[in-house]
Amino acid sequence: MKEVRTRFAPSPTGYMHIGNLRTALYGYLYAKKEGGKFILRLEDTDSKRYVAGAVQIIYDTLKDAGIRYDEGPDIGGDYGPYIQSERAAIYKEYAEKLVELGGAYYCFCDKERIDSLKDENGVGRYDKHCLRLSKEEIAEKLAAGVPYVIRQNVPEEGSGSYEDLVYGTVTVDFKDIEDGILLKSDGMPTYNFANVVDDHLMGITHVIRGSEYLSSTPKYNLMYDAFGWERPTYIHLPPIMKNAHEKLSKRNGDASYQDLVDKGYIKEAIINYIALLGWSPKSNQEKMSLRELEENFSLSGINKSPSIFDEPKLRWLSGEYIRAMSAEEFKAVALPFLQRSKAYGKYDEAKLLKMLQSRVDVLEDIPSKIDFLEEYGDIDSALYFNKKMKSDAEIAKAVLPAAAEVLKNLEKFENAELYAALVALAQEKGMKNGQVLWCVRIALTGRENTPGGASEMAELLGRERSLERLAHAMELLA
RNA sequence: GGCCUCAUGGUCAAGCGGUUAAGACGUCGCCCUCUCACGGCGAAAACCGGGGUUCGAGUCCCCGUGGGGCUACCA
Repeated sequence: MKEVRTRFAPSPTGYMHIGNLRTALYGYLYAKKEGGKFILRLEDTDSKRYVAGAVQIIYDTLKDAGIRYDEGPDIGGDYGPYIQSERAAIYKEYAEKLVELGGAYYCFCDKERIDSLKDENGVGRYDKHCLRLSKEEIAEKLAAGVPYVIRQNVPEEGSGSYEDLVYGTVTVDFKDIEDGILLKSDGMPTYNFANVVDDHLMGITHVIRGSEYLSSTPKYNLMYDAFGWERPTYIHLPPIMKNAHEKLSKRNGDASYQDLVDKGYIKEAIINYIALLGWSPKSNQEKMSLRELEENFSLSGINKSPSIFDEPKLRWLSGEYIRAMSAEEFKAVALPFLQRSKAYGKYDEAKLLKMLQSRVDVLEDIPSKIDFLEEYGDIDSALYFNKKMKSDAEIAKAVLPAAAEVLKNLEKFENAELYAALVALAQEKGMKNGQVLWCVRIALTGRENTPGGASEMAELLGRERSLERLAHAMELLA
């Protein structure tokens, strides 16, 4: 059986959006699953769209996401060059060959004539005017240096069908397809032509791309047929939407892969999540590493309908990855975000990290979870009131001095000992544990909710600060 | 406008002629518990509409409605 070769062919526009990344991921996964090769090709034939640094973003994103390509501009391969702007001579050669084969023709019409063919809505197809030019006329114009393009010669009758692995049979009447430009007047090919030539020359067996090409695929097949080349298998992917009406896009200001990473979504979670957008595994297991995705991926699980990018679910997955990390792994990813907190450097790092790991889904949430440690000041006495704990400011007045005494004399100022001592205090006073614990925690933090209980907060603050805060709280209550 | 295409809970989705219509996220409730979170348990929540075909339709066909795409010397 022929080796499977898939490719990811982005246009370097300076932004790797989620939909693109998913296309790359599926191409990669399918190649891996089939033991084939995954190729990266840069489609930069439109010089007007050149964006500095865009190519690097593509390399970096794929590398960062763990999507490895077997051949590509930066690593080479047997089918290079892998950048279309470096293949201009190849396209010209094949365009001329297609003209000889009757699948294309020279067109010398100027913009004015083309525009005159369009109606008030800008709709109107080219009328094959130059197809009727004689060989002599063409040679004459060419020799005279008249600017030209090469157009595809689409039959005026009949229709083209192909079998898409996701969408099934797709048929388009040739009369609905215009004689599109294959080679621009600047000598560069359009996407329509370059992708066909390259996919063939690079031995691509499975073309995986967005559904926007669904209806233009028959015209590509016309070229494969005219050249006498074998058509590839097509796998079109449904779009990823921002909402029911808009696609996820840079224009809409939607998050790119890098934006998501910068916010602190775990990379593996991002990949895992986008794999699930438009594809579902046979089993009910949703959390999957790239390795597992490679093993479980199948084209039959690809969905046809557009899917909406749901950040809450990504959040959840990201949290799952965080919770599955070792303390060391969490520290490695969390540190940059921890450093943004006012509390950074002022408390035991390991302790902070430990309380954060079960409470954070996205790393950027870290500062807001612990900044309160440094925002201590006023304490709303109403906070001492808690129905379930059966506590209020009066209880606090009774609890706090005794608690301060306990903390002051405690031998080991650590969570377990602190907890035991405070519970013992409650017993001694004939109170519920919660009455003591709640009041102490409020006094220590001034917050209704904290990422840890009274004893944990005390341990984190240390004896000195805990006693200072207790004294401060008592003053406010007096 | 023409053509292509899609349509199951709020979201992702399973289903591929006969099911109490999975599962996940989110939401809500309960449990655990020194608050919050984690974890555990549970609940509410869906087949776009109309015609067919069939003993039987979420599943097949047609029409409608709604969404997306293409219709560039962009990809």
